[in-house]
Amino acid sequence: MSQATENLILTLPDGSAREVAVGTTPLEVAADIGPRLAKDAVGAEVEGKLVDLRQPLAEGGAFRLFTAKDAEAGIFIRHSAEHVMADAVKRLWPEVEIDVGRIDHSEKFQYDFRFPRAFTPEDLEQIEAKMGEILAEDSTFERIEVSREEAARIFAEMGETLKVERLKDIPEGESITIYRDGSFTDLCRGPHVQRSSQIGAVKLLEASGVYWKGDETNEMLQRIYGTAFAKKEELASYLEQVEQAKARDHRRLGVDLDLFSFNEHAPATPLFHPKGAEIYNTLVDYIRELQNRRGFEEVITPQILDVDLWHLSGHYDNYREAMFFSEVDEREFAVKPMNCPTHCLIYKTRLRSYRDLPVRYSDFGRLHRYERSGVTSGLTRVRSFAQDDAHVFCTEEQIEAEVLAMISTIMEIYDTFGFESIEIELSTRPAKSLGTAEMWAKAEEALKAALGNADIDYTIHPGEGAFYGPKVDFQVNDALGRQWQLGTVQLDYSMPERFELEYIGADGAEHQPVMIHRAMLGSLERFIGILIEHTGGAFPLWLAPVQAVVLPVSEKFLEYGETVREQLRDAGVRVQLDGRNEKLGYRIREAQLQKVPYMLVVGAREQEAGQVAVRLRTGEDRGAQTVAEFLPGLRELVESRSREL
RNA sequence: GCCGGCAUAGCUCAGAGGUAGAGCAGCGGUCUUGUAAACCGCAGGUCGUCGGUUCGAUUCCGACUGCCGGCUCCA
Repeated sequence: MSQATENLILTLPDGSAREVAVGTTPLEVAADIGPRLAKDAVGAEVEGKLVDLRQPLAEGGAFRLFTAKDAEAGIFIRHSAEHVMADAVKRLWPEVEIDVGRIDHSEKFQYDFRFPRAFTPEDLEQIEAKMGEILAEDSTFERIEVSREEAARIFAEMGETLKVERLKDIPEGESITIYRDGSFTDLCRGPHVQRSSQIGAVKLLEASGVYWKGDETNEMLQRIYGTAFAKKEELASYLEQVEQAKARDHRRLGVDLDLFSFNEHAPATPLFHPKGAEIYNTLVDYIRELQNRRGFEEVITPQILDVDLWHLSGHYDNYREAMFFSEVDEREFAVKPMNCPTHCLIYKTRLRSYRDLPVRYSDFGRLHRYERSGVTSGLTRVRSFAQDDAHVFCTEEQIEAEVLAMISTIMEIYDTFGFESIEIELSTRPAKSLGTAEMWAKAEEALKAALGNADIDYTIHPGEGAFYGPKVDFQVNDALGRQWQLGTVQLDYSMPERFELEYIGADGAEHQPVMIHRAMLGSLERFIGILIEHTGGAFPLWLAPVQAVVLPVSEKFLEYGETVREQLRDAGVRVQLDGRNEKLGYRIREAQLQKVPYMLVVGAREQEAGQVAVRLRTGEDRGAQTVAEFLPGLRELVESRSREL
């Protein structure tokens, strides 16, 4: 009981150390440094954790104070703006009940309300205006620690029944704080700014209905999203950034680059135009080449199979609501949502020896899954797609080597596309699953052993596995910093059992093989969508649907342009000739917008010397060279699947 | 599936209760073009679909379809 005498050491960014008593607040530290800092501070950080200026410090360590100039201030500002918004809503509609705000304030804030109708865009304007009034009041954010009972009483008195419910979710023993600013009181762990005037610019973004606690069976609340910054200019630049991101949107680029389209007659299923199909097929060629070198054999399997098969595989029971069905000759068929059952059928066509294993089947077959209407989006979530799918049938002893080989291939592929910082996740048995506990334990252990022995870092996602087995998923970050799940390696003891798959072991007895499901790019559609946004449509040369365009300076050089095109075409280059009656600048601009890697200008000088003037889409001018000089470099880049030009 | 928004020419968008306009693209001409948009002209639309209100609807109302932003879901 000597808390009053205990001291903490705080290390400031300049390296200096300060000794303060336990229970000192960051604000007091700021005041000690200088009155100006105390006034301007919006928040603090201890050992990398953001803390409220009024929160008594319990531990020392690396210590920082933030003012509006620091990027971190945004977290405090948006979290505080969130309360101001809730205050505004309550002032406008006193009967509204509040639920909770957002956890991640790195970009946005949000608040959920129990409100009898949806908020309209006009409501948002009104709320934003009211927020302006509240900000003008420049009220102070007050932090109060209360007991659980006190908190329950306060919110019950305020009629905030959702809040009282939420209070029950706070683990016993955790301290409970409430924040007050203006006329608003909320259960909140903070941290917040000191005064509302530190919130310089606010914008409400959109409203939407959300399920309470994210559960579809719960009532729907109304959520409002917004963002806030210390300065108006920061808000403007954020909105500008959002606007610019739209230019990279694969749905936008898909139209601009003439890659694919969608049609009302086939919702959520893309129609690939020639250029999109070129990319698609080039990707398939790449994967095919890579995996065939590693012992995979490609198979082609039916699109539509008797529903009996899907009963046998377990898909019907687990996945029926996401399948397409068709009745013909009074017989029920299902369109395949996965390839694995058909691969089991091939496996079973003859007696397998342990000497045959592993059997590795790959399949680029088209799959159909009925995705609920509200969830589809561009190429990233479609109802018809193909995967770079494969299934390996092997013995238990072979699992580790197979999984490791898959992982190394997957990493090689991601490297080709320039995806970095790949995160690996191990997902374990979900609630809805096939097979016994022992099967699952064995499968999960096998994957852990493979990952562990290869010294691969991974995180465990409990209950996120496939219904037939645990899996290792690969998350990549694209150029825009977004995370996507691409590859997956899934262990399956269940399907072999259901299909009664066997092999004859060295002991002459029958054994059951293990099945490994594998995808690397995942859905090709989705991968193309991600790649479009990752590259902004400027595909690496080997994938570019048009690799070079020949541009005669005028009609007079059209004929020479044609001979150049023929030379390149014969060499296997995807080349076009733009001999339209337009100025060179016009056609350059167009090729540039189409992100064609090479523009080959031919005029009098080039014709004379049998050359082409090489311009890159980067704007670089390579000068004049003969086709014979130009080709080898291009070929080398294509063959090595380089990202360079 | 749930909440909200949107739907006008190939694309981007304007418009009003009296059956529609611009820019770009397209087509025709002039120009014969040298590294990110030459000039002139022409054509192009059942205003997503169906129903209702109205003398009259593309405009107002409703349903449906599709798309967009969220929620949930994604074996």
